[in-house]
Amino acid sequence: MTSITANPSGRTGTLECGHLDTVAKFFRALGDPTRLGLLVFILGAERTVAECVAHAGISQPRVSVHLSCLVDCGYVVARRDGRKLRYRVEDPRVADLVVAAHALAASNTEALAACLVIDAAAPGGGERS
Amino acid sequence: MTSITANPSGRTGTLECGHLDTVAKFFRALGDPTRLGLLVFILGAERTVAECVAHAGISQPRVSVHLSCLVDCGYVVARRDGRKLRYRVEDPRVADLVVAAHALAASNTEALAACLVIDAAAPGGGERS
DNA sequence: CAATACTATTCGCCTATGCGGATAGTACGC
DNA sequence: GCGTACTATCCGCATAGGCGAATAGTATTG
Repeated sequence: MTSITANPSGRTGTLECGHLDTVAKFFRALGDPTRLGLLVFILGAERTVAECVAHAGISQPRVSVHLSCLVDCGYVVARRDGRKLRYRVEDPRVADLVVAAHALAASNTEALAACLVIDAAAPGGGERS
Repeated sequence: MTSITANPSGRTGTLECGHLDTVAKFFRALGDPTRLGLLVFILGAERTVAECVAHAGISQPRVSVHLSCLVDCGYVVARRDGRKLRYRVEDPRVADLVVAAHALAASNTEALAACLVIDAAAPGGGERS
C-alpha cells in the first residue's frame, strides 16, 4: 500500500498504484509550456479562444486542442456566450496547485535548468522552418 | 504581467512569463508514471537505487536516470551511505504538491481518461518486443 | 435558410524522451 | 591496489505528442 500522508488542507491523502497513470497524466497536462501558459492566462480571467490564440501566439486549432485538454483534465470549464466560448477556472485548488509548483520550482531553478533528462525547450518540436 | 493570486499558505504567488518553461519542466518531471511512482515510493521512506529498481520494475540504468531527474528538479536529495546512495524527500511541500494534484485528479478521473491529447499509457513507448 | 463568425478535427512532419542492453565509473572491503 | 557491489552514462529504437495547414463543424444573426 503506497500511501503518503500530508495535511496541507487538513486531509490525509492516499496514493494508490492504480491512480499513478492518471495523476501522471494530470501533471503532464501542465508539462507543456503552452498549456501552462494558457492555464495561467485563464486563471487571470475568463477568456475566449480568440483571446487565448492572441496570447499563446500559435495557430487557433492548436489552442483549441490545448483548451480541450485543459477541460478534460478538469483545470478549466467552458461556457458559451453568444457565438463565443469562454473558458475559466472554477476550482480554486487549481490556482493553489500552480502557485505551489511555481514556488517549489523557483527554489530550484538552477538545478532544474541542469536537468538534461527533460529538455527545457518546448516539447514536441514542430518549428518546421 | 501574467500574475495569479492565490493564498494557499498565506502568500501571494506571481507567475512570470520567463518562468513558464521552468515550471512546465517541473511538472513534466512528474508527468511520467514511472518517475511519479518512484517519487511516491521515496516519499514513503528513504530508499536506495536498488530498492527503487525493485519497486519500479524497470532496468537499473533507467531508474538511475529517473532519480537523477528527480534530484535535479529538487524533488529528492541523495545521501551516500556506505556503498549505497539513499534518496529521500526533504521538502515537505513536495508531498503537499503530490497530494493536492492527486486530490484534484481524483475528482475528475472520468474526463481525464477521455482526454486523448495526452495518452494515459506510459509515455516514451519503449517495449520493443 | 444562407451567410458569417467561432471553434474543433484531420493530417503529415518532427523532436522529446522512455526503454533495454552494453558499458563505464566509483567507493569500500580486504 | 584489486576485486566487488552499486550506480551512472551511452546507444539505438520506438512512440507520444507538439506544430502548422487545410478542412470541417456549429451557433447566431438576418
